[in-house]
Amino acid sequence: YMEINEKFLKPYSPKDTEDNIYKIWEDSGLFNPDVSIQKGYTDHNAETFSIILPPPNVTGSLHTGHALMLVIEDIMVRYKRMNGYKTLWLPGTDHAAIATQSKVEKIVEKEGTRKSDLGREAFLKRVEEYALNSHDEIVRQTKKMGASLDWSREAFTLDDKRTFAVRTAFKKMYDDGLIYRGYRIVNWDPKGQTTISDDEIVYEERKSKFYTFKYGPFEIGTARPETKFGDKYVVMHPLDTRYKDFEHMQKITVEWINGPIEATIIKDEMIDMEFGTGVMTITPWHSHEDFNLAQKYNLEKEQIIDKYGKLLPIAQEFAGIKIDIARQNIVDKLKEKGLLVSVDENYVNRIATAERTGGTIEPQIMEQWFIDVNKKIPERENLPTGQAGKSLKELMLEPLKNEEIEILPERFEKVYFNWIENLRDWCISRQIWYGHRIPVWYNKNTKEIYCDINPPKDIENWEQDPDTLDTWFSSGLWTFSTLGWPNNTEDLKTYHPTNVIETGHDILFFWIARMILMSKYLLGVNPFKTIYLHGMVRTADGKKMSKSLGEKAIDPLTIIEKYGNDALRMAMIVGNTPGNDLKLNENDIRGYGKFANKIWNATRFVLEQTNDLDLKNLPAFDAEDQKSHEELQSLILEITKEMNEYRFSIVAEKLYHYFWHTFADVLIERSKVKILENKNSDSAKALLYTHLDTLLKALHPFIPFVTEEIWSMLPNKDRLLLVEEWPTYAKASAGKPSNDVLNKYDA
RNA sequence: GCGCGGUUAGCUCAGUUGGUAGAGCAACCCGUUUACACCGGGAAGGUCACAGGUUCGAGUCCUGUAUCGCGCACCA
Repeated sequence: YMEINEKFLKPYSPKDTEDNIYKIWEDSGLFNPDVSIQKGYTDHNAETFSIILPPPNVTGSLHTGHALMLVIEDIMVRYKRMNGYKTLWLPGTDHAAIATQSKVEKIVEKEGTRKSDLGREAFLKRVEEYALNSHDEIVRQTKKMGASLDWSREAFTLDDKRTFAVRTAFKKMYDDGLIYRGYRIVNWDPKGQTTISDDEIVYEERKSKFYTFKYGPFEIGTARPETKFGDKYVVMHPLDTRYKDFEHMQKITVEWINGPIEATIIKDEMIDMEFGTGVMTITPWHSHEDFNLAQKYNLEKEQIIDKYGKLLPIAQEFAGIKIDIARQNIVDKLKEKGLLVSVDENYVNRIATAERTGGTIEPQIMEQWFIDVNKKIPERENLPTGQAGKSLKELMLEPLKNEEIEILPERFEKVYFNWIENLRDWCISRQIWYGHRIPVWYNKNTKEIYCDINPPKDIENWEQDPDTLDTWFSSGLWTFSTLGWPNNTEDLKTYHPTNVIETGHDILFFWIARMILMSKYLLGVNPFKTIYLHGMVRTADGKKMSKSLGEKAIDPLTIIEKYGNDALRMAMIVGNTPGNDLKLNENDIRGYGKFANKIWNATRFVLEQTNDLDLKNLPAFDAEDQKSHEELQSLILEITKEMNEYRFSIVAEKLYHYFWHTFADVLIERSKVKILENKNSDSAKALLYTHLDTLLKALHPFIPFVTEEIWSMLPNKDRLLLVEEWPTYAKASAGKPSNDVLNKYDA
């Protein structure tokens, strides 16, 4: 029927194949479900399957974590597409406010300018330029990964449509009183000059000195003497017998850093009697816990450190000095005054640092915007049913408590519940320039506050809040802002709720929880049905892949260049189960490169042997081949079931093993004998052909490039493998099924 | 401190309601028989961390211990 393509004379070359194949897919338009329906591959009334891609940050390029995400999601999507679902996988990128801004700040600094010299407008222009470049690079790389994303629907968290969604969401929450502005203690990053959320803090263990000072009749411990100027409350446990002679709210005079002060004794259970002397002083302005205690007893709060990390006039002779320098000076002074009792040199302190800038977090009391997670949602018109009287926290808990949403692996449910229990109000304002500007204006004269999607009409009398929103605010809307919300679009009706969200378990809190919050609150529905959490990708020696590893990190594009994307995909899927970390090493990838070539060569043999086969009227199998045929059907049944349970690792392994060690090693070898001896050779040829046909389909979600390339060279194929039907018994069968297999299939 | 996970062949890891241990890679022996040496055949390799318990039967369920890792909270 055809000459063997001369490509088969050489080993399979992913490098010469993959880009072409992706282009064929893209040009076909079939990543877009509308096109697939139009061309008759997908039924108009078919069930939908949708995944919104977790948008990569526009901070540079993709890493192995992105690669893993793309592979898992692409497998899901290709599988569902082949099963006839109206399948949408929607791509996008995230402006990643702080991350992107701090990257550009560094670039600008290298050029010798500072962002303050440039000004807001000019600096933002630079950021946008950078973001655009990153975006283009990310899209290019994503295509290299073979991702079957519908690029016609691409979104960006900071584009016009998403801005409209963000402002709409903000206004709704503001009107419902769930967003408020107020003075609260926040995590201040002196380096980035912005607040950050609790989840953006990274704790680092550092050895530091732990000082014990005399404080009147007490001894108090601290690792941070520089905050102690304003400490006029001394706290101990009410049941601590050592201090039973002191009373709650009793006032005493103590000699302190800059002379005598009047201190007040506070008795509270927050004290750990076992720690140090069981006595401490508090600094409400610069500590979350101290702040809470001060609120409880209505204590005075005083700012000691300014937002640049320098001491304020309260420190008198130390005013204006940076805290890390002032520390030793203060200790020296206390020592001179005879108030230093001891220094523990081996104290290990956990320092809160900002994830993006590395700056040491200095808690501060500041006026910021917050989302109230505990306030009951008030009754109003158009409120989704069942929301009134519930808090956002409850909305986040319900879908998991009621098992409307499943998490894979299940154990992360506990982690999720634990996080919500400890959840505080979400500080959403950031003092950075890049991002969604808060849609609130202040009247210059009347101080009136105006919150709306559009600015007030008499804009000259108003000033917009200078702050921007936490980047996760817009990310929280992602499953539906990408589909056109707040407009009630066809896409929104068709594809939301989405089926699966697939992402690394490290952003369960950052993102997953917030998507549930936003979708439940704004739409009254869950954003997805299944949460599939993959693990972290690690190097062969177990280190987390990250930029700091430099050359030790595996760059997915380099790997693809060397071994092909199919090889990388197999290496990432086999042996990788949800939630568990993946150690990626080049050896495995090389091995799976051989697999692609094995399929390639097996195809050559099949094509050579079957070129006289009548494909429209396949010969019947003999008993032996019939049995083999049914074994393959059983395999298909098994893996179909496992695919539906997201057990991709086991499916990939089974297919690999079956192809290599049954089809190639046993069936092809057996066919050689039959064909050579011309004994039931027709049966053998039919078996070869149907096996190859079925296996290519089953392997396609895992290794789409090599299978599609081979598919294009098979006779009688009128459509791309991309939109072929996933093998089923009836479809793949050439011979008559035995009752045994049929029963299995029905079950 | 609270919680979660890992501990299975030399290495990396699978192992789905409990039913006589699996894969890939590495190492060993044999073999170039025309799809493929990016190959084939063969053999070897594990008291499933440890100790108890439930069971006719436990890698799998329960309790405890060790060890590695992760998350959360606290850290004056």
